[in-house]
Amino acid sequence: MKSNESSEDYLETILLLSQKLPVVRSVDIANELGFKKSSVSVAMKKLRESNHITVTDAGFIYLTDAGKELAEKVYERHHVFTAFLTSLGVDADVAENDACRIEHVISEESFRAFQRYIEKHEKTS
Amino acid sequence: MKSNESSEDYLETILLLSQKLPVVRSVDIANELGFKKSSVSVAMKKLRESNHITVTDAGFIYLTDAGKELAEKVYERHHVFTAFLTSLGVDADVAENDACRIEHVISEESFRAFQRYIEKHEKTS
DNA sequence: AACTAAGGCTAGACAAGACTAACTTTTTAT
DNA sequence: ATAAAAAGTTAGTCTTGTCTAGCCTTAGTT
Repeated sequence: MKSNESSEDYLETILLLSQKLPVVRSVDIANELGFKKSSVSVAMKKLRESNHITVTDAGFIYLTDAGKELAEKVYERHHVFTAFLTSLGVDADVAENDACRIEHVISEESFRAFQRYIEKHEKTS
Repeated sequence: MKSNESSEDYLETILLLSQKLPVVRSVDIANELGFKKSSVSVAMKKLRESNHITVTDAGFIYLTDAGKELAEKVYERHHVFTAFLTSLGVDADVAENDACRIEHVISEESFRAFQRYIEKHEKTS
């Protein structure tokens, strides 16, 4: 059940790639993240064992329900923080990068509070 | 020159303790952070070697200029994020905790932008 | 003087998460 | 049909940062 930063990043990347590519393979993830394929292979093994993904015989990777839930959670945070930071004038690359770090460390409670705050301020500005 | 999350946490803690205690020793840091003294000892050795702290013969720890600069940078972020989150109604402990994570990962650029944003909104609200 | 406690140190273990190297298998191209 | 490229795996290495265990020194107490 417990997931760490690294796993969350992999899951998020799988979700992202599944929207851009017909199928997602280990090598696609390695390219996207700039990791070696051996690193991805090991990570995929862990995600398989923790039931966050399934892998077909052909090597196609799919998120399980649990994996999708986690991936979407992280993805949402990513979006919210990236959008917020760029709206403040932060460079897109920097905003992406920072969002990618913050998304893994902020608590549910703080994120929801932040989200409500943003929504309120978007409406009133 | 390069500093990581762990080092930043130690430096921040030294700064914090130097405001609460007459002198700061390894054991004080261990108590504050909940680490074993051996872990702190190893960390202090690294901080000494990277010229972020000096340690007297009596074992009193002082920040160098470089160490103080970094510690204050992190401390400022800590303050800003904690204050922001608690102002949103986030529980104090959770806010502290989240701030303590975010402070290490956000870029200078994003932090400054965020800070300006907060200041503006405090004035207008 | 001797015992104990506190503080600090080193050495060795461990986990995470990246890496390289080397191997296999499958697909593609000549 | 053969050679090369692409994809995946495994084994072993490295770094970071914690841990435990054990040792040393100093200070305080009786």
